[in-house]
Amino acid sequence: MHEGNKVTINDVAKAAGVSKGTVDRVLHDRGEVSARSKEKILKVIDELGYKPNFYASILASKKNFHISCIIPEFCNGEFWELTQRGIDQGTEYAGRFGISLSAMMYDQYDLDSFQHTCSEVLASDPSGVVIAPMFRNETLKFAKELSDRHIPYVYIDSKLEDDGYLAYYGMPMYQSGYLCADILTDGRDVGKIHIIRIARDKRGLSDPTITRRTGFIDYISEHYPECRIENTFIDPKNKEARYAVLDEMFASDTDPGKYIVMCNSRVHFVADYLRDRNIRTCRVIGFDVLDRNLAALRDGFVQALIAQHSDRQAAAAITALTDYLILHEAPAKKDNYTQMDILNRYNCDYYI
Amino acid sequence: MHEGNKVTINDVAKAAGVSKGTVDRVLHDRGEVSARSKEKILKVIDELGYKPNFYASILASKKNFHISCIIPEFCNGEFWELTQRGIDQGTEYAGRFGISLSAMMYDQYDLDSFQHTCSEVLASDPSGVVIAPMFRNETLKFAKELSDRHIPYVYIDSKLEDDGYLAYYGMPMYQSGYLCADILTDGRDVGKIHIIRIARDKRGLSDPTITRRTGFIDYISEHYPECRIENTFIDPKNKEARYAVLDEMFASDTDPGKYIVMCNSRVHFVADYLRDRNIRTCRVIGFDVLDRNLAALRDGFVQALIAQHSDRQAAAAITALTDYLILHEAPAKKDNYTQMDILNRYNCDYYI
DNA sequence: ATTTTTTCCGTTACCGCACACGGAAATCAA
DNA sequence: TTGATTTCCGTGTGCGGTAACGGAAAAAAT
Repeated sequence: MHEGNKVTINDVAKAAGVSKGTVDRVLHDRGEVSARSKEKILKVIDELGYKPNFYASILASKKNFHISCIIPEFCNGEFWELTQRGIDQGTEYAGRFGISLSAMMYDQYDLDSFQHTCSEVLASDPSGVVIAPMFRNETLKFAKELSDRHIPYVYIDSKLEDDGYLAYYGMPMYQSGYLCADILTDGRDVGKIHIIRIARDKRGLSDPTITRRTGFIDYISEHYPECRIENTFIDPKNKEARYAVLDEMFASDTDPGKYIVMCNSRVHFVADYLRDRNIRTCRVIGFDVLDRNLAALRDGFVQALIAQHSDRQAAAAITALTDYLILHEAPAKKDNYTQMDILNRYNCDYYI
Repeated sequence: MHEGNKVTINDVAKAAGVSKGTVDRVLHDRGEVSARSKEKILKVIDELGYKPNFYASILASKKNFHISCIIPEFCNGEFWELTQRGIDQGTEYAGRFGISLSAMMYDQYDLDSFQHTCSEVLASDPSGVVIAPMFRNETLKFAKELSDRHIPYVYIDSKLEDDGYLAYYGMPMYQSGYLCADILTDGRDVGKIHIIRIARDKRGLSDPTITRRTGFIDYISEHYPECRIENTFIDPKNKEARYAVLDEMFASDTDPGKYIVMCNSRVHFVADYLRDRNIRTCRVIGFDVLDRNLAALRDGFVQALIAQHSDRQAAAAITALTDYLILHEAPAKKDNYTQMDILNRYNCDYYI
């Protein structure tokens, strides 16, 4: 063990009775090797437990790998900022192996923007791609193109029903909704639940939070068949309208101890309202560690957040690609469902 | 960015009007260079922004780094098994950089064993050490020796009041107790809490769970000043005795809805008892993701576990050491408090 | 002035691998 | 049988450093 890998390509060559050039050829499947030699060499490699020294390997092959990451653009404090952080971490890791990264953003509400970004990425001929998809059909087309060009790609956040991808890192959306319901109710006597949703026009985009909501509702109907669920839609861009809708909700339902949930990352909208109206009697659960959500958690306007460490997902995606490019090793598992963290005011500080 | 570091040692040599041998001498402070040349070279290095290529560097100086990990020995399913898993992961990572690992175990109840392991490690002259300390004084002595020999070391699990260490990865013990109390009580009307403890003779060993218990008790006295806390001691080796003690506890306190907590990883002892006695009315909180704890969580005999991902801690420690040895880069933060995960039956499957 | 010692530096042989190049042997075509 | 191809393989160079070696120049000793 202390000795490390002493077996070099030369040892293999000698043992197989060929030259290192030939060994190298089979190692990289470059052909021009007789079946006999190849077999012999592979056997020897196995017997000797030869592992290429990738210092030497990288040094000698001055390849310039490049990974493109395609994610939605974002403002400060928004969900995708955390993903960006993960990309930054990943950049550092990949940089060690001489692999450069670039993040390509698209407007998640604009199909054209997405298409444009995709073709830009294709034009740059990347060695690998990380993608957080929002548009189903376009993404599938893009994925097909990547497959055809033998460019490995990794999904993060959500994935599609294509299976040419190298790996996927994301949250189990259905289960996160189920878990959310369990935390919200927590064995209490719950008669009514308010789901706050974002009023958005979905032009054919695949919203992963739908799956989450399904999980939530399933839990409730299994455990609280009598419980009523009310949907309330708020406008993310218009505070006045938002407050009006929420005011109405509070007026129509006189119970002060409401159960409120938001299935996306914007629970801070609700928290802000509660803070302004100074309402502290509700039990509110949301998702994702945005700064504004954390603030709400600390102030007690949100009781718990379910978080998915999207930074780690992005970093893991990049690591997987890096390892694949450098070591030709696919990740152990293709589908990686990252853990769902439950944050409350006492442990949230350790999640940043 | 795409180009990476194009400046080589030869460029520096040429620009400084010397040979690369001389440049190498100043790079490694090997002396035998005139003040004039040295100055010139350093200036050129700065100007050109030269960064040595560590692939080439490691390849050429066929160093054999070796990291020793010192942790308590364990049986299957015990707490330290998870740490071992982290070490395994770390081994893979370090292995990529040609660094070998070895895990050295000691009996956490036997000082001599610890000392013996330490001197064994010292004798092997490791390039770096990861240590999970249990004995204060001996560890401090050992740490001093490592410092003197300029061997970098990293604490995991808990650390001591020495500050020569490269980094620390562990759980915030006090806060974990505080958090635990919050989860146990969860806004309920709690009049009495049972803390189950392990009856052990502590021969001067530093038990980190004491700190945790303090956090727990502080929370309770802050939020439930009227609440009574009762300590019950059980024997980990003797089931009969354990059951007798617990039977007595249940007999003396007639309230079926007890609040029970264990501040170490052995909450499965309680769960097993409850399962055998078919008691499902208690609220039980424990720590750490042992298989037996998870089983208890799934079966509903434990309501929540607080986990610290000790595998990640170990892996992070090894990564930190590796990076330090290879890149001469100390980790960004010296003290790294890892997150406290709250596990319940619905999210626990994603933590394994 | 000559010899000896230091000081300082260039040269060179690797490290383990990738890949281009060229050539021998085998196969095919004529 | 001979020339043209194809198949297969060995050799050699270089990637960017490291460090041993030896020697020229400068300083010190005689």
